[in-house]
Amino acid sequence: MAGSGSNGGSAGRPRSEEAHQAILDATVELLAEVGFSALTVEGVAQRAGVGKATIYRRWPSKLPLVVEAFGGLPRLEEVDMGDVASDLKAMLRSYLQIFNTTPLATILPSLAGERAHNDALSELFDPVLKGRRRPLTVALERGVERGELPAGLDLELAADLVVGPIAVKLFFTGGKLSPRMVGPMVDMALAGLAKS
Amino acid sequence: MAGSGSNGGSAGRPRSEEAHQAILDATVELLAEVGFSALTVEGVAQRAGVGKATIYRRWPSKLPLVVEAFGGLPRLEEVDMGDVASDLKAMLRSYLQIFNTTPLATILPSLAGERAHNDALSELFDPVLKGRRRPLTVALERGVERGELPAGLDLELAADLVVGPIAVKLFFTGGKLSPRMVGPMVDMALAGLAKS
DNA sequence: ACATTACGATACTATACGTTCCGTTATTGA
DNA sequence: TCAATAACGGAACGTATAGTATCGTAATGT
Repeated sequence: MAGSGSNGGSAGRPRSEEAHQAILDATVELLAEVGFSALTVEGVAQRAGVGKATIYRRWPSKLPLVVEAFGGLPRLEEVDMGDVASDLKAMLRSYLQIFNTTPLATILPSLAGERAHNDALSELFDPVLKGRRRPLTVALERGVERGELPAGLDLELAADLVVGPIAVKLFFTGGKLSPRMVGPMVDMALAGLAKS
Repeated sequence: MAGSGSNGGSAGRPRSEEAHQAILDATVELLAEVGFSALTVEGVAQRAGVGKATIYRRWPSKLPLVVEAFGGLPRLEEVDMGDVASDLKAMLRSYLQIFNTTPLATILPSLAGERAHNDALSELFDPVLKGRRRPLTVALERGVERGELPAGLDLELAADLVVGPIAVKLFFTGGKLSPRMVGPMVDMALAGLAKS
């Protein structure tokens, strides 16, 4: 039932890797249930079946704890199938799959909402969020290289346009994020609304 | 220094309309500064220069107070200039203007983030948020009638696509929401990313 | 004038946070 | 095998702040 990490040679009971993971799992669960600001170390300890001291021994406060817990959630995976439309669809489809099988769909709005008025969180998360967008702009850039997309394309704006509908549904209409919506979504972003 | 409302004929000191507005203003300010969950009635009372009892006399809890305060913020205004592109651009430009001159840009993410794990708030706000989208779908529908947009267009998805980039910037990249970005944004949504 | 109601301020009570301490347990090294 | 060491879960501590109740004062209508 105990941990198995090597203490680097020093004596004493080693830190339990089980407890570590249980704490991170409990943090993710509670983030989804009550959100960032209502999350307390005491609640995490109870959920994880762990003493509060065990948490404070590893993280000085809830902010870095939340950051590490969030970092354990899955992210967008790069795909290269030969054309932009297929790449974007495949990437977003598997991403929406993640939304339906992990608490990410609840945690993301909570942290994004907190970011707006919590500078410390903002500074920690902005780079993380920026990194999570990368696979998207990479796919678009590849589309430009292939000649599928125009040369002068604003990649940032294009990325925002592609995932925009997901963000709107996620934050506002709060509706079902089915992978089936990806097809029409990407097609519309690529072709535009206007009559051709 | 006193209020001026008519008490409906009943005797006694009338409720101060000044205090009422000061409370709503303070609520908006604090929503922007600390967010929904960290907002306290005590904090609102202090900011408004008002006793706590004065607040509890009017609102049973902070939720309806927040709802009413949010309801006082400006919304999207309908515009009809003759073509979809102009309508959308004018509407979104003035909306972004609002984002830069009111705390809306901070409050919206905070409430949207809370909505994800606060069912009571969700039930109250989902209709409000849906109503705020209306002018957008109306403008798009008019575009279909005019023949500028295809007949079978999915209006909801189209609306999500148009405002998507704003939502993404608002929640994630948190960057400058200049009215100047509206032109390229709407053009890209209408024409699509792909080479024509 | 007098009754009535709202006002700002403050005292009160209960809850719940973060922190620290404690006896126990697991591991290392002699 | 047995001390030394460090992490463990649980519990106790002090503090802060929520919401409520109460106070004397101010502003109305009769």
